[in-house]
Amino acid sequence: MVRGKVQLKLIENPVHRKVTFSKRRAGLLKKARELSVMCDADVGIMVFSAHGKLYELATNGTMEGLIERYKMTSQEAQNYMSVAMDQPQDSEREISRLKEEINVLQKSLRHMFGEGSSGHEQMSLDELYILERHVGIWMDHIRTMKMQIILQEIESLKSKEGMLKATNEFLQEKIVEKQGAYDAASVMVQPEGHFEMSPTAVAENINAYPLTEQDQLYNFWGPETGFSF
Amino acid sequence: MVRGKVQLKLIENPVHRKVTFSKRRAGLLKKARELSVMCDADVGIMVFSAHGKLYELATNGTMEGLIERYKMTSQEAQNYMSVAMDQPQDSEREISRLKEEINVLQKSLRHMFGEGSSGHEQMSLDELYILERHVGIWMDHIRTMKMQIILQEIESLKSKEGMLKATNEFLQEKIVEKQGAYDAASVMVQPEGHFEMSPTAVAENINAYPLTEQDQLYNFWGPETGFSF
DNA sequence: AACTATTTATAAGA
DNA sequence: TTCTTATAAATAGTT
Repeated sequence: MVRGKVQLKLIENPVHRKVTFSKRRAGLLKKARELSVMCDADVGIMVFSAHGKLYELATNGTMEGLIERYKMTSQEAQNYMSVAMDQPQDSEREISRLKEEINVLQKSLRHMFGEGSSGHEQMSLDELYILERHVGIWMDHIRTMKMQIILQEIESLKSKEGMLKATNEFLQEKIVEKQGAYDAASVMVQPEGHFEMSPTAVAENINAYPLTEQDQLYNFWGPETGFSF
Repeated sequence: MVRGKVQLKLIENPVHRKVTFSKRRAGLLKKARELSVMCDADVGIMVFSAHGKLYELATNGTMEGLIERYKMTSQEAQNYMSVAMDQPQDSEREISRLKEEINVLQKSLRHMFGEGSSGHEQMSLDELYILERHVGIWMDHIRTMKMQIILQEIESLKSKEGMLKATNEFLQEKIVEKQGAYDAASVMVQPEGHFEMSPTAVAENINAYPLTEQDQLYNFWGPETGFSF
């Protein structure tokens, strides 16, 4: 039990000190988490024990992100123009900055989700239950869209493969027809104005044929009405 | 005065939130100073308010010093991890990846804020992969929030159960006192103006005591499960 | 790791 | 913001 006011000084007994360190450290981190949640703040805590062991807490995102933010903020506040920050010399730092930016974006999105159903207020359990279902549905949509894109890419590749094979046959017929008139390796046939490869080269490049983003969008949105081949 | 257990959730009233932020921030820093003095520890705290204002504490030396020490210590810890991640080539790739991720999030924000359902700019497969991961993160957030609420509900119900049991005992004592004067099953004792049931009925209805929290629990687990505490 | 007598923190009201 | 005060929360010392 507590006997009298706590003395604000080093605890002499090493055992007591160790126990108190453990308890109060836990209390400190708990308070920090509460502050973060209740007041929408971002808190970072570093605790080094007397023997150098590190205990840390970063309530939203990573400690690196908070450190970056700290440097930005304290520099703004003190109007320091340190050389280190002006040059993006350190890619690790750049990564931390970007990660922090992502955290901020995620926070925005989270707030937005909240606004969707009940203004700025904290969401109730019921609302969360509903929201979870909706987010799950959205997740399903995303996965469906992904699957559609993948399936259509496969279909597209198969169709292209078929057309390439047809072209291949056509070219080989040409070779047979004009046997002796041309050297097979130098035949230039451009069925839709796109091909400048020999049949062999075409055959070897079926799997490497590049799909442009436009192809993907078209294939996803539109019915299959043909290919710009 | 404190009127009940503190809710571990965002304080909705902006004025209350601001005041609480001020008070709890002071309390947190005080705790940190005490920990530092009593246990010979070095503590660094960064607090960013919702509006981005920085409050800091460094108990021995400067925050910069602690940050350096943090980087040393956490690097030591991470040196045992994968070496591959530290390659500068991968850093560039990591930066590109993170920038792309930011683009996706910004696109999502535009989707949800702006155009609504009419102006759909379609997302690519890569973007959908990234978005899927973020939606998963949000889902985790939602589930965490639900879990927090549920744990609170459980505590609340437990304390209410305790209260009801105490009332139950009180009622039974009354019955013993007045034995013979009344039929035990028809005794009407209202210690707090709340009860109009016989002790037996009270005992049998503890779990059916009309609590909004219980309703919420029911809603969470869903009508299909029939799960209850 | 649990328990509790106390101190300490703090929410709400003024 | 600051003070007050009822109450919750933390925790020092003990088991």
